[in-house]
This record gives sequence, C-alpha cells and structure tokens, in this order.
Amino acid sequence: MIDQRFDPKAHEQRIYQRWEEAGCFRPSMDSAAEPYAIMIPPPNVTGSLHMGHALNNTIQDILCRFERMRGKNVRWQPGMDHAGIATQMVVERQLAASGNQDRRSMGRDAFIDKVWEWKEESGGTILNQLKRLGASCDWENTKFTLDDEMNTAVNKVFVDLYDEGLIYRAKRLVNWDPHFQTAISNLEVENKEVDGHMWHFKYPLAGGETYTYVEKDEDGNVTLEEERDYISIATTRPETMLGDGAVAVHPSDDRYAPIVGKLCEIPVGPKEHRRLIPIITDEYPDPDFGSGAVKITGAHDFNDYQVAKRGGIPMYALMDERGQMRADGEPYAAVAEVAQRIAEGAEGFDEAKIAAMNLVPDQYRGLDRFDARKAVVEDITSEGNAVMVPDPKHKDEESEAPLVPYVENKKIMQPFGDRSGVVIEPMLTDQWFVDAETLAKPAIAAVREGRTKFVPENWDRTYYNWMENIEPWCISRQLWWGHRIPVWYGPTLDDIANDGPYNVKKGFCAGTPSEAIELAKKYYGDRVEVMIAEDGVTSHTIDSNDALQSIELVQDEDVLDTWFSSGLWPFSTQGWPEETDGLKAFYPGATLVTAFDIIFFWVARMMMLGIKFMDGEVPFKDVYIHAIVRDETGKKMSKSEGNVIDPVDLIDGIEADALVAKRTTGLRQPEKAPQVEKATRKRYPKGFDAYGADALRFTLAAMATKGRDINLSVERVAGYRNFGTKLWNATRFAQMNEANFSTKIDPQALELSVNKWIIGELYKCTSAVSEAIEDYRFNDAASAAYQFTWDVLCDWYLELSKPILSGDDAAARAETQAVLGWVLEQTYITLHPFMPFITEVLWEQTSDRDAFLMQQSWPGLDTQFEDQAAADELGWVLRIISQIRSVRSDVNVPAGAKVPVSLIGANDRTAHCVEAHRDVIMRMARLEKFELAEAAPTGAVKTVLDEATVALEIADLIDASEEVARLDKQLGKLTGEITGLEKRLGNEAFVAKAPPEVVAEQRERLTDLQGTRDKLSVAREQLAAI
RNA sequence: GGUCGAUUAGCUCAGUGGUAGAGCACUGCAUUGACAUUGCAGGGGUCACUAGUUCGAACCUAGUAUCGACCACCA
Repeated sequence: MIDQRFDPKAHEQRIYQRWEEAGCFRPSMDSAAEPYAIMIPPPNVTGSLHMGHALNNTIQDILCRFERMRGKNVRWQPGMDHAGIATQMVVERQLAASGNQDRRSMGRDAFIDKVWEWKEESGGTILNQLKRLGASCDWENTKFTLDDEMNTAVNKVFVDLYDEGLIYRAKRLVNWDPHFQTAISNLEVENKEVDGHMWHFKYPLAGGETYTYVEKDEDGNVTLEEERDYISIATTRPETMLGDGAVAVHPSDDRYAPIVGKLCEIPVGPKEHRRLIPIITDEYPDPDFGSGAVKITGAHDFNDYQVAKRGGIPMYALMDERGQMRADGEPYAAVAEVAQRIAEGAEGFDEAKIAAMNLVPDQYRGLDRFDARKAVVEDITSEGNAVMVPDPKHKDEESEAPLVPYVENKKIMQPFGDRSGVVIEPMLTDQWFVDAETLAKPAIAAVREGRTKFVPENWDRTYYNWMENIEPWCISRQLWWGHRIPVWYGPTLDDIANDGPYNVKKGFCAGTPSEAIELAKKYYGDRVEVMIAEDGVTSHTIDSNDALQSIELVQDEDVLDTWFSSGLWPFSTQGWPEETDGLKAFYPGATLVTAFDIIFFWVARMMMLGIKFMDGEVPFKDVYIHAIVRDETGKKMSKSEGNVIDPVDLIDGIEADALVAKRTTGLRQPEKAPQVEKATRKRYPKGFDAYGADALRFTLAAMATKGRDINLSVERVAGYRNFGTKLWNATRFAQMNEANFSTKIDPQALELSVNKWIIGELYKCTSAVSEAIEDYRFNDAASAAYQFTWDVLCDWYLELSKPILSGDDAAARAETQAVLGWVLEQTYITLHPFMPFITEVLWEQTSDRDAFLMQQSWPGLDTQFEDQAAADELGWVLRIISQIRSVRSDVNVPAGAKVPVSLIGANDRTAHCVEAHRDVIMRMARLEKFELAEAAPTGAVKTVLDEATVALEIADLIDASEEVARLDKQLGKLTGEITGLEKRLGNEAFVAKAPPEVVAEQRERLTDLQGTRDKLSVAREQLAAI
C-alpha cells in the first residue's frame, strides 16, 4: 500500500536519478525509429531558473516525453551559452568584491583563466535546476558554446562567410556601451523615454552677415519677420556641437533659402578658433520641428551619420571609449585650423585622418560627456548665444516678462545598454559586420514557403518585419570572454616598403593560427618566416639585402557577439562540420520552443546561419512562441516590484520570512526594500507550500494557451497539487480493492457496461490529449486529462465500481479489478508528459516490472474501445443520479436520509438500466428503494428524465407550497427555452437555410423540452390540487 | 508613426458561426470507508460599445473606447 500522501521531496530527485542512470534520456544512435529533436534555448552560464525558463522547458519536456512514448528517437539537446557580457560582468564583480586585481591589471589570459575557474565552480546551476523540473535532456551530450568543438564550428563559419565577403570589417557608427567599453548590436539597446531638455542656440553667421528671417502660417500670412545674424539650432545634446560638420535645412524651407551655402559659427570653444561650418540642404530635417535647422554631427548620431555620408560632411569623433571627451592628440588650436581648411574644401584628408583629429577644445578635454554638456550650455548661455524667450513663469504679464534662455523640458527617447544600464553612445569605430541582408533573404523565403512555421502563426509578421528591414549585424565585441575573432594581422607590404607608419593592417582570416601563417606566406612570400607574436605586437625583420626576413602576426583583439555562436546551435551541437550521425539524425529539429523576445536575437540568426551552412535546410520545422509569465495581476515579474516567484520555491516550498528576505536582497535600490517586504508579506503571508515539480509543470501547461501572457497565481499551483493528490488517492483506493495493475484488456471481452463505458471515456481522453499536444494546445491537453481523471474516473467510475468490488459476483469483481488497474495505468501514461514524477512513482509502486513508466508506449487506443450502448446506458445512470441528488438538495432532504423513489412511464431500455444499475443508483443517490411503477403516490416530489418521471416519495418531508414554487421556477425556465426554440423553428428562413442536422437537432431538443414541461406541469397540478 | 494583441462570472482565464464554460473565491449540506489537499448541490454573465454580414454572432467585417506589448522615431 502506498503512503497516505505523495511527498514530492521524498521521490522527485530519487526518481530523476534513476531515469538518468538508466539512460532514459539518451537517444539511440542506431535506431530505426523516427528521430525527433528539440534544441534547448541554451541558458546563460550565469543564469538561474526563472518562471520563463520553467514554462519554456516544461513545454519542451512535454513534447519530448510525449514523442518518446510515441516511439520516436528523441534527442533533447541541452547546453549553455557563455554569455559574453553577462559572464564577464559577474566575474569582474566577484574579483572586485574579493579584493583581487581588476581585469586590466590582471591581463587577458589570467582573466580568462579566472572565468573558466568561475564557470567550473559556480556556472551552470541552472542545469541542475532544470533537472529538478524534470527535464529529460540528453545530458551526456551537454554542450557549452565555448567548447573546443563549438569553437571549431564558429571559426569555420566565420572564415567561410569572410571568404564569401559576407563578413567584413568597416568603420561605421555603432552603439557603444561606455560602461563595458564595447560595441553592442542594436538589439542590445533598449530605448527608454526619459525626461530631457532641448536647448535652442544661435549659430552666428560668418562675417556678421544678416538675412531676413520670415515665418508664415498655413495660409501664407507672414507671422514674423526680422533681421537675423544667426541660425537657430535646437539640440538635446549640446556637447556634440563640438563635432558638428554642418548645419542642414530642408531644401524646401524658404526661411533659410537666403543663407544656404554660407558658413555659420559653432558658438563654443576659444573665440579666436571658432569653427565655421557650412549650411547645407538635405531631405532629413523636418521644417515643422524645432527651428527646422539641424546640426550635423556625423560621428555621434545615427541620422546625422547618414546625412554626413550623403553630403560628404566630415565626422569628428569627440569621445573616448569611456564616454569622456577626448584628451588625446594635438592641442585644439592646431586641430581647429586644419578642420577649418577641411570645411573650406581642402583635400587630402581621408576618413582615418579626420577620425584621428581631436576637436574638443582644451577646457572640455577629459570631462565626462554629461559634465561637458553642462559646461557647454553654461558657456554658450553666458556668452549670449542662447535663444531667448519670455520667461514662461510670467505667463500673465507677457509684455513685461523677463527673457530667459529657451530650454524645453521634454520627454526624449534615450538608448540604454540592456546589460549595463548606461546611456549608449553612437561611436565611429572599426568593427566586424555580417551582411545580414544577404543571409536574410533565404531565411525569409523559408518561412514564406512554410518550411518553417511559426505557432501561433501571427508571429511571422514580426519576423518578416524585422528580417526585411535588417541592418548589418555588428558581431565584434571589445570583450575578453568569448570566441576570439579568427583573423591575424601583419603590416602591409606597402608600409614595409615605405618603412611605416604601420597603421594599416593586413588581415589573414583562417580557422587556425597555422592556416593563418600559410595565408600570410602567400602574401609575404614563401621564404619569409611567419610566426604568431607572443607579446601581442606585430613586427618584422629585414635581412642585409633589405629583403623581408620574418613577420610576427597578432590576432584580432575582439571577440564575437555571443549570439553568433548561439546562431549555430542547431548544427554545432551535433558535431558539425564533421558529418556525424547526430547531425544526420537530428538536423533539422522538430520544434523550437521559445519566448518572443528572442525571435530576433536567436531565431532569426539560427534561420540565417542554418540555411546558409546546412545546404538550405531550415534548422527547425516549427517555432512555438510561448507566453511571458507574469504575476497574478498581470505585472511583469521584477525584483524591484518584489513579485518574482521563483520556480524552485514552488517546487521545494519556502517560509514567509525566507521569501521576504529573498525578495529584498539584491535590490538595486535599497529604499525599495521596505516596500517589497510589505507587498510580499501581504501577498504571501504563509510563504509557499512544497507543491513539487509536477504541480508547477501542470499549472504552466494548463495556462499555456496560444498567444496570451500567463498570469501565474500560487493558488492555481496549489490546485494542481491537489489534482496530483487526487490521482494518488485513486491509486490507494485501487490498491485497497486489489486492482490488477499489470494486465491487458480486451475491450471486446468485457461484460459490464460500466467497464466498457470507462475505457471508452479513456479513449476519448487520450485522443484529445494527443491531438492537443500535436497542435501545441497544451492547455487543452492538460484540461482533457484533468477532467477525465477527476470528473470521470474519480467522481464516477470509482464510485460506480464500489458495489461491484465489494459485491459477491466474482467474475464481475475480477473484470472490474482488471479494468480499474489498467485504466489507472493508462492514465499515468497520459499524464506522464505533464506530471512525470508522481506518475512514475505510482507506476513503480503498483507494479514490479523493470521498465520505467517513461519508457511505456503512449496509449494507442482506437475506436474499438468505444461502445455506444454502454455510453448511453451509463450516461443515463449518471444523469438520474445527478438529477435525484439535485432535487434532494433543492427540497432540503437531509443528506443522510434514504428516500424511496419510483419511476413512472419508463420504456424498455430505461427499465433495463434500472435493473442493471439499481444497486449503484440506490447507493449513490441514497435511496431506500428504486422501482418501476404505474403511477406516483400522491404528494411525491417529481422530476423528469427523458420519457420517464422520477417520483421521490417524500411528501411528509417537504412543504407542498415550496414544492409548487420549485416546479414553477423550473417550468418558467423551460417555457423560456421552448419559446425561443419555437420562434427559431417557426422562422422559415432558418428551416430553409440552416444545415438540416442543425434543424433536426433543434426539433429534437424542442420535443424533449416539451415532454419534460408537460410531465412537470402534470406534477405541479397534482400537487396544487392537494 | 508601424506591427501585433487584449476587453467573457468577484478574481485568473478557456471558448473559430448553432443550448455561454473551467479553476479559484462565494452559499448550503455532508466527517468512521481512496482522498477535507475531500464529496454533493447551488448562486453568479447585456461576452467593452456601435453598426453591419448571416436563418443564426462572444466568434466574421468596419468603426469607437480602454489597456498592453514590440519595433521605429524629430535634431
């Protein structure tokens, strides 16, 4: 006999270990079975399990366990992502906390060693948490994106794309994170609305020139006309004025037509070296916004960058990698003069030379960009070049209002690094790019042609939208933790011939250093000795004849974007570029399961790179996009809200105090802690029970509807824990009644209609579950299994079986014991994908077979399990019991009282049902007798079931007038429905146009209702006559 | 500005043209018999609004209102 309750803590980890040791999660490499593969979205090595992971992996595990039971050869490919920025951040923080040297003083190699050390010790807790959830991953094939094998794949992809020209190095404006001091891709930038200012400044015209500035309203009436010696510019970033290369106005903007082509002065910096810049036209400025004139700072703004490129405007970089105003290079005075010559059209200044020029005036050099902004604003204002307006504080007295500098307070969108949280700076730097546009084309086509399908399908719009407007993908990162870019540099032959300078590098892109050396020899000549520099500095030697003797190459310092290696995940994990069995069997995968937020980061990249490197074959057939898990009120779970529910807490349970402590530590803003504490105590005064992994999984599955967020409530988890308890107790019942658990059932050989009925219900349940899972309707699958188990199996079948199991008919008892055991086992199987632990434990404790439940075959039931006659018969039994119970409750018959009931007007079939099921009906409806009769005794309480009238002989127990009222209420309801139906059937158009089966159905229903009404009316009249 | 989505019972949500549903909460009754992490019975809805299509609309179409997500944005 099993314990009184299921204790998840006592079993879950034990069961998991048994599965793992028995190799239940491994696919067979020589199986003839159809392969089925799911690639896990590799969690960050720094990560720990959150509710999103729990949902994501529950769904994958349901699919994998289901397909495994259906006989497929399943590989659920696990692994982890090295997570460049996140990991480097964690380890740097840890070094700082333990008083170690920082990364730079430690040096690259030593730091990387530290990260690996950290990874071995503390990385990958999430994989163990996935095991707690029950994830049936092929752990023996666990991969890490920085493993040698993966590195080989990364290098090969890089080299191949480079050789095809699909990867290139270029100087472009990129998003720069001044905290991590690296470029990031535009996906890693979060645009947020913040309070900002827009300053309006005057850029004086060169040489004191003036023009007539005219403003008109929509009808062309002049609203303002004045002589001006300046052009007004609005900016939210005054510090970038130092790098302006021009002022642009729209070609159609008449206000500025008189001064287009003239020069104006940037009103900041030493007066004797004010830079003059041209006023140009470009389509970009919007005449209706601000003053209509835009300063063009090509090196610090993405829009300006485009304008500058179009107009040949020089782009002056103003900041260093920390986001401080540059302090390098020659003094400002010298540089400003050169810049002036460039602005006047001097030639011979290439991009590199311009980029090297530091145009930051000496007094701003070395300032942080935000301090520089303040200083620039103050300097311009105090010099009188701010545009002045009447002080808005003196609205009422406009004429006398003092003039103040025109500074608008407004919401502006500002870019922040998603990891660092600091303001991102557009920076002109040399980076590596992938030609994403070229790779995107076949990836778009694959979805258009349906070779990969999104589920729900509306996500394809999002995919197309992004893919069709895709920008070059910046893949280089100025970090240390990651795949180092496989390019080695030496000096160019020209530079060597000219004896320097050596600022132009010749790159050799190759999968390994030795291949790079081979490439270099082709370039420098066979007799030149090529080596990899040990000190990281490229150099060369020349022999006595001035011939090149040796070259030392250095590898590119940068590493690749983490998503570059993640993009190869579906094939790099299977051993590519080797032609492995794993690759043949498990590429392409069946379904990718993920949340929408990484469609761009990951799904799109896997599509592009998979198709490119796997002969056009897509990496997966379906992409199932699941919901985001929120708290029970629909808020995003976040630490600062204190509403994060940790899946591990739900599994293991947590005390209220521990919960509060957990939620208030690690908050970035300590002042939020009391708030969070209060909220947490209020919401979860008792903490969480240990609900176990099964309850959590079932909850997530039950709530995983297509296309809607999940608002998770702990109460719901408790409810599904109760469901597990229910199943557990049903098994206890079966054991007490000596159910036969390890048997087979021949549906044709069954005698008892109740047994025929329950296997038919089981058949309906398992088919519904199969269809729903195939269609990714996990909520439907879960609820079909739930309803069968609780409402059909426990509430009805177990009760119906009681008299048989305790009865004298040995044959009936034996049949029921077999069916009960068998149906329970099939129920375990059906529930196993959702609740693997409790079902495996029940299987283990009810049979002595060696094989695990998770290795059993999915119930392949067919229509022979359905028996319509039995279904009709039991349907009637269920209805009469329910109906008698309902009447009893309505007229307040004491629950314990046994009531005599007679049935009037029963036809043969009903009469047969009465005979066959009298015992169980009497037991479940608490009857004293249940007999067929010609007429009802006076004063009986009546209800109608189909053709028969059910009479409860309880006249003495009830009040006749109350009973009349009860019948009237029912009659009222019936009459309403009947009127509606009559009206509908009286409508000729309905009868003519609606499908015949619908019309017939409604007619039948009308007849039924009328019959019921007539019988009830008779009962009412009889009663009223007393 | 573009795209996608939501609005159904007190709460959280299912429901793709034919009798409005579930879980929780609520009300009444039940405690030796698998299970109180339970059982039985019940109350509760103008399916956001308006107009259309249709024999018939929670569902399809158009519009309105409110809320949300993502993307892109005006210096």
